Parts: sequence; C-alpha cells; structure tokens
Amino acid sequence: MKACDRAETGALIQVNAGAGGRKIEIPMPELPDVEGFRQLVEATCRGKTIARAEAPDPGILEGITPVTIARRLKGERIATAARHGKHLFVTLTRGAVITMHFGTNGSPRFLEPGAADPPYTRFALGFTGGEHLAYVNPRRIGRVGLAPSADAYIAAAGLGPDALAPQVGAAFLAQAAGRSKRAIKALLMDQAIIAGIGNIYADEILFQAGIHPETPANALSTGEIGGLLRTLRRVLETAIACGAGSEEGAALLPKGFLLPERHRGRRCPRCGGPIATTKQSARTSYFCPRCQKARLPSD
DNA sequence: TTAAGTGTTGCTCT
DNA sequence: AAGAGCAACACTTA
Repeated sequence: MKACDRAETGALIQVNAGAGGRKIEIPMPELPDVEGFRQLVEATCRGKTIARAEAPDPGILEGITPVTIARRLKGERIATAARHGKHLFVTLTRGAVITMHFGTNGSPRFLEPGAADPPYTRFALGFTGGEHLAYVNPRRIGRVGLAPSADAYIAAAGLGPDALAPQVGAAFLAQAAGRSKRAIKALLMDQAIIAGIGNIYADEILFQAGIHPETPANALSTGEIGGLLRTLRRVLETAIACGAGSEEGAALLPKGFLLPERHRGRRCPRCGGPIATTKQSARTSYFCPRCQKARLPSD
C-alpha cells in the first residue's frame, strides 16, 4: 500500500478571500508545510532576478523598513531556498538571505506575469521576467526579514536543531526530556529545543506513539523515548511525502492519522473511541484517552 | 448578537 | 528560573 493512497483533508483552515467571499484553504505552517513551501520556492524562483520588493504591510517586516528592504533586494538573484524548523530562508547569490516565518496561516504563492497578488499579500518580490513571489498572511502573525546568513539568524533566534536533523537522535531527546518535568507535548513544541513541531503535529506524533500529551517528560522510559523519536521522524516525513504545504493545500495523509479527525466529536482512527481534548493556556490538545493513557508524575 | 475558537511567538508574571 | 498565561491577529462558528 502506498503511503498516500487515502485522500483525507490535512491541516487546513478556511478563510474568506476579501470582499469576493471566495473561500481559500491555507495550511497551518509547521515543518512539513514549510518544507512544501521550500520546494515551491526552489522550483519556481531559483535563478530569477529581483526587480522590486514591496511590503504593503510594514508590520510584518522584522527590523527593517520597506524602503530599506526594497533597496537591498533590488538586483539580487535567488540562489536556493532552505528551511530550518518552521522558518524558510530564500538565499541570494551574494550571500544574504530573506527570512520568512508564516505564523499561524501564512504561505508563499508564485504568480505568473500579469497575475494579481492574492488577497492578504503582505510582502512581494517581483522578478525581471514579470513573475511574482507573494508572501500571503491573513492573520498578520508572521515575519519577513533580511539576515546575513541562515546560520546567523538561527543562532540569534535561539532555535534548536531542526526536528529532522541527524543530531536529533535518541540520546538528544533523552537528554532534553530527562531534565524536564514539563509535559512532553510542551517539550516537543519548544522551538529552542527542537525546531519545527507545532500544536497539530505534536498531537499527531504523540497519538501515533501512544503517549498522553500531559505525560511529564522525565517520566518517559528509554524505550518510550526511542519509540517517540522514530514516530516523530516517520510522521514528519510521511506528511512531507504526502504534499503538506502544497498549493492545493491539503496533505493526503495515510489511513490511521489523527489529523483529519482533529475536531470535536470525531473518533479515534485506531480504536474507534471518542477523541478527547485538554487545554493548556489556550492551546487545545486532541488525543485518544484509550490509546494514550494518562500517567502520574514520577520523581 | 455576542462570545468563544483557531495557532505561533514573545512578552509578562510567578 | 523554569514554566505558565496571555496579547496580537483575522475570521468562523456556536
């Protein structure tokens, strides 16, 4: 059975596209989605020369003014697109990088010459051939900036290693978990420890690993840590392979994923029991109380 | 109609 | 001082 032969709706929200009322679907940008964005930008923008850069909403710019970023980018050529956690880096041939974070519902769109920028375009690059790269972000939570290099930005932001980096192994995870009594879900979502996992994929990983989201990190056994790490990699890689973050929006996830059932009143794809929710500071966790048993702190 | 809900980051508070 | 809680944001649903 192929990994993606089940058509299911991925991590999506719907918003009305301006006064026209046309509904558009936007992926929630965690690691797999941003990897999809990276592939899109790499495939469409590589080698193109920037004719102009516009920031109709200066509020999304991180430490730079619209005039300055326009001046710095004009005449630059796109080299590659790189990703670290939920951040996208558009690297330029002279070495600097455009940094992008998509907040809760941003995404990049590539447009052919003559096409209008989509609604909620907060930043746009126009290329010499007339094409555009639009940074679309309805809720305006997200940032675009300019940095000397991706590594410099990552260090300054204090981000941990990318969740799929070789460095994030069982020993790494065991060390991070062993010295913290925080809920394992909070640990997985801490970008300073591991970069790339958000509320939705944290729920998916813990569901597939059979671990309750509120389990204290230091209560996990070595075996559970190993299983959690393997599940983490498999879930993220499967989501990437299934097209998370593609322009079509929906990732076509395999059967058995919690993500499409991540709504009130849905049922567990494994045991058929009701999905439960808990809340910690306005973040909702969806889980199956039968497949993910609660546990008391052990210290 | 009003209030709550959606997720991420960064700030405040303890 | 680690960890919890909330504001910002635009829009939908109850």
